Amino acid sequence: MNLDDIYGILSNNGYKLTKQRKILLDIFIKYPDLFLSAEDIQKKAEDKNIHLDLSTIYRTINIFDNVNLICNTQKDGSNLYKIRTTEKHHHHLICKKCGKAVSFDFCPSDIFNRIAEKNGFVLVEDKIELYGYCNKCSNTL
Amino acid sequence: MNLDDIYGILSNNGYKLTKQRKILLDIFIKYPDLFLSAEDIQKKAEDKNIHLDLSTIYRTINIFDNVNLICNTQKDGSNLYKIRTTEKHHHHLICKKCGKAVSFDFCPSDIFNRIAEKNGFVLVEDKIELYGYCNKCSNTL
DNA sequence: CTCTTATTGCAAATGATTTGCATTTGTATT
DNA sequence: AATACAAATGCAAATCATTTGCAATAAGAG
Repeated sequence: MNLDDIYGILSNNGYKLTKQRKILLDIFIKYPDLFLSAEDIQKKAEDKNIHLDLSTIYRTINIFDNVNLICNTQKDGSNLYKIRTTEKHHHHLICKKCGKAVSFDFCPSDIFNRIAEKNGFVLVEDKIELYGYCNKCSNTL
Repeated sequence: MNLDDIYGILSNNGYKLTKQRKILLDIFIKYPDLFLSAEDIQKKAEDKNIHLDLSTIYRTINIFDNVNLICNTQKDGSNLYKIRTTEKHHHHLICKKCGKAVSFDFCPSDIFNRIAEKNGFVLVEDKIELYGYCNKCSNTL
């Protein structure tokens, strides 16, 4: 999936292709395996000498989320986002230091369903998150 | 593990047994399978005609967490807590509506370790969260 | 029972995120 | 290419969860 495909998705969903949305997309695409906060994104835009208001960033993230373009996680009570690099159901292994994320598709759904069923639950969503230190960060601790 | 055991743990760690800490404990123990927010706890205290300041609640939760008495999860950007009912490594199945939690000890740690290793990560923590609707809530949707 | 120190409540601060509104900008349509 | 209109932006202010400073209070050691 490339930039034009994504532009198409946004257009088809009635969202305008504004300068700021394109910048956010560029940043997300440039760091496909890094979870970024709204502020991280703002800083990366500043690096290109472009100022984006945080409210714009949050609104844009919201839209990207609506069309299922991004994944998110939380860290210390704030949200982090990355572009979704696969359509498939997957989970993440995340570096506690730098935010580097690796997607993996292992998911024992059948077991999860059995656990839910056994307890009278209707299962709606499953989340696996593995945290640790990536190669680079475990050498720099 | 009963109330006196817990009092012992707190004392042994140098924490005083204050009225407010006892109340929080009572509430946590009364709802061992419900994830509660700070405000939920405050309301449950009000129900007993006891006013607890939110700052006290957060500070107390923090202490309980220090001595590993509670589990937590997040919902809509706020934290929820419940008393830890087992010493063993475990995960939760959580009702999206009422917050009811069921603990389960299934955890494919060996597979998680293999995934981490394969990607050059040192694994530090694993989290599985299953979300759905409990018996009661799926009938009341 | 007294003393010391930890703990509390209150008010104010903080940090992340959201919202209202006037202005600007995409884009569909002349 | 010009116009028109709704959608999107930036800014400031609001909101929500949580934290902090501080003076008053209470736990518990001696």
